[in-house]
Amino acid sequence: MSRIQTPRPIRGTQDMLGGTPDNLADRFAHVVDVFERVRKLYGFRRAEVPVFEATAVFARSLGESTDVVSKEMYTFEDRGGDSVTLRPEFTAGIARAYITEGWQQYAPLKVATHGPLFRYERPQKGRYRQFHQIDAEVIGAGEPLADVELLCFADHLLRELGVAEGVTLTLNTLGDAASRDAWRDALVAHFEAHREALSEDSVERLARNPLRILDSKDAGDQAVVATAPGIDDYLTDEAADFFEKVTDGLAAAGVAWTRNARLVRGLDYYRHTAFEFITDRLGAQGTVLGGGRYDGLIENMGGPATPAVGWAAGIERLAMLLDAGGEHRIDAVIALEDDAQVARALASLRALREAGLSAELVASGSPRKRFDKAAKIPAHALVSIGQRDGAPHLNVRGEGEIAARVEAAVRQAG
RNA sequence: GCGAUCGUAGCUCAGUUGGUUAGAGCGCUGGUUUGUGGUACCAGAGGUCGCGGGUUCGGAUCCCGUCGAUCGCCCCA
Repeated sequence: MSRIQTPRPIRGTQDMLGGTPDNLADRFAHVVDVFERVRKLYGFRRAEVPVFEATAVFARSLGESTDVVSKEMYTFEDRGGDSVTLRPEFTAGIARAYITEGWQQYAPLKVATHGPLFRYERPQKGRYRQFHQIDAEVIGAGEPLADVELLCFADHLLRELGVAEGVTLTLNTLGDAASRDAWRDALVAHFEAHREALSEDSVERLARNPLRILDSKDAGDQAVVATAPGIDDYLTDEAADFFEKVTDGLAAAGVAWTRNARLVRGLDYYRHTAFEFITDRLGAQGTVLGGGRYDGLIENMGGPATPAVGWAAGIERLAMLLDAGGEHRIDAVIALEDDAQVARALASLRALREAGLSAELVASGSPRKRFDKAAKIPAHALVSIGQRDGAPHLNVRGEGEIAARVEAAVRQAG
């Protein structure tokens, strides 16, 4: 006899259940609830975009980063032979919709969304193959005040979630195209000069993606990075002015930040502001929320030159920073101690729920044990419904206003 | 793709230098109290010790392989 093999869950996916000790499903939902509430305070519209797109949507947006495109995306061929990809990020899809759905008429457009994303990576703490993000973008606004607005939103959200303690906003500017190119050239020259001091990985990075050397974890690399030129010396007057307006705006809005002059973005369409809210509470995954200005992206995708800035945050990572929270008490639990009274129990349940009181029924297993079983369910009131000498017998235990309401509803139901 | 650690009941874990029918707590099912009662007592169900091979008289325990999980490296849109 062959055993039926239960299919295993796909690597890097997770199942979450509410009401468990870790309470992850409830924490996850809480993050989304708070995000939805705060997003409305800032006037961001809700957007929905597809979970999968033509592969070109993401390939275009990630163009220079060939490794990511070829190895890190979930790409399939559909029955028509078209290449489709499960979205690895929100921005590309939103940018595509901005171009193809006529959203340009709403510019400057503030949009927010959330949902699942997919990246083919090796899972570790805070990294999954199916993960979830909340996301906010301002499209068609080139002024620094848009960056400030977006950062205020992010800061406000983290405070509302209660995770702002131990999370710091790190901020940098990549300047405009001229600044960025000049800085990059200077960095490459610096690293070339210290090539022999770099790790093997970083020598590789030097050829492929030199900016990434800046956040190498290798101790030897960090020594070289410490003496590397900073962006500030290469900023054009315009770029410096833009950054100053952002930082002034944050100061005026009361948002705290620290400068990280080595914070970079790999892709060339990123300009000016780059930021990450980081923590040391998530192991190797320090970034809780990250984003920046991507003035070049929409043009890259065949649209009109359109400035834009946005951020995204991992829902799982935020949920992990939340306390598990206390146990959730329902209002009433009913122990049906004699099946002859099942009708009365059902009527009581209905009456409770109609009155807006949460209620559960324990009516299975040995009748003698139902009271004990019901008593283990956290509730404000414990109702027992039984039978004595052929007559229904009712008892309500519990204290406080809710218990009184429960008792009234249950007695009225009988 | 690479590395480290770990896989024993539904869950959390014991299982001593290899030695009879593999254990506990919680959870689950049933029973005991003829009781207005939550924490008691008794019993039961539930295990291919991740999987495959090897060494041995004998493997949950030692060796090899494999799969899976966790954490880290790489990557990070």
